Amino acid sequence: MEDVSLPTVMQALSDPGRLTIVQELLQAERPLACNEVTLDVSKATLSHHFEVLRAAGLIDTNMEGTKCLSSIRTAELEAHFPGLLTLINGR
Amino acid sequence: MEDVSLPTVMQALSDPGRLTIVQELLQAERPLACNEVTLDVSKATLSHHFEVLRAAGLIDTNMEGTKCLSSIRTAELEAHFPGLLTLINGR
DNA sequence: AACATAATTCGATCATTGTCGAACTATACA
DNA sequence: TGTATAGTTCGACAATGATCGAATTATGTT
Repeated sequence: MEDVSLPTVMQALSDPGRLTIVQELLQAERPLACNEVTLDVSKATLSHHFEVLRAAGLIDTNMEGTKCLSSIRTAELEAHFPGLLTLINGR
Repeated sequence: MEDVSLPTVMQALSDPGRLTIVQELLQAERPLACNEVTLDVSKATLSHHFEVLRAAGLIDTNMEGTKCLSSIRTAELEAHFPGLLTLINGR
C-alpha cells in the first residue's frame, strides 16, 4: 500500500464505473461479489475494473467459493490518503 | 463548476505533472504563471495541462500582460468536493 | 518598427486504456 | 459425472490522452 501513489489512486477513480463500484462497496457495509454491483458491462470488463481498484490499493478481495468478495480498505485509505473517503462519499 | 463531475476531477489529477502543478499552486499562496511551475515539459504540453485543470474546475486563470496567472479555486472546491484539498495536500 | 516574452493552437505520433467475445479455471451442486 | 455459477486470461480493437515541434497570437520593451 505504501508503494501506491496518489496519481495512481486518482487514475483508478477517474473511471465513472469504477467510482460507482467503490461507492456501492462503501454503502454496502459488507463485502460484495463482482456481480452484485450495478454496472452494465461485460464480465471481462468488470473483472478488469476490480483488478485496477485492487492494484490501486482501494479494495481487498478474498475468494469465497466461486464468488470473490471485495471491500474497501477503509482504515488504510484514511491513514495514507486522508480526505479520500470523504471525497468519494461526497460529504 | 456544478457541471464538473468527480471522475473528471480525478482524471485531471491522475497525471503526476498536473498534480504537481496543483500542489505548487496551493503552496504558493499566490497566482503563478505557467512557466513558474517546475515541470520539465514543452510549452505546448504545459499549456495543455493548464487547460485540463481549468476544464476540471480546479484552477482559475486571468491574463496579466503576457503572463497568465493561475490559482486554485479553493473555496469552490471545498464546497463541491469536500476532502479534495485535504487529499491533495496530503493531510 | 523591431524584437523579445508568454502562452495558445495545430497536426502528428505514440502509449495507455476501456471495452468486448471467447476460451479457460475453479468451485458448487444435481 | 455432468452442469451451472463466478471470475480470470487472452488477444483485439477503438478511443483517449500525453507529448512534441512549428506556426501563431498577443503583449511588452527598446
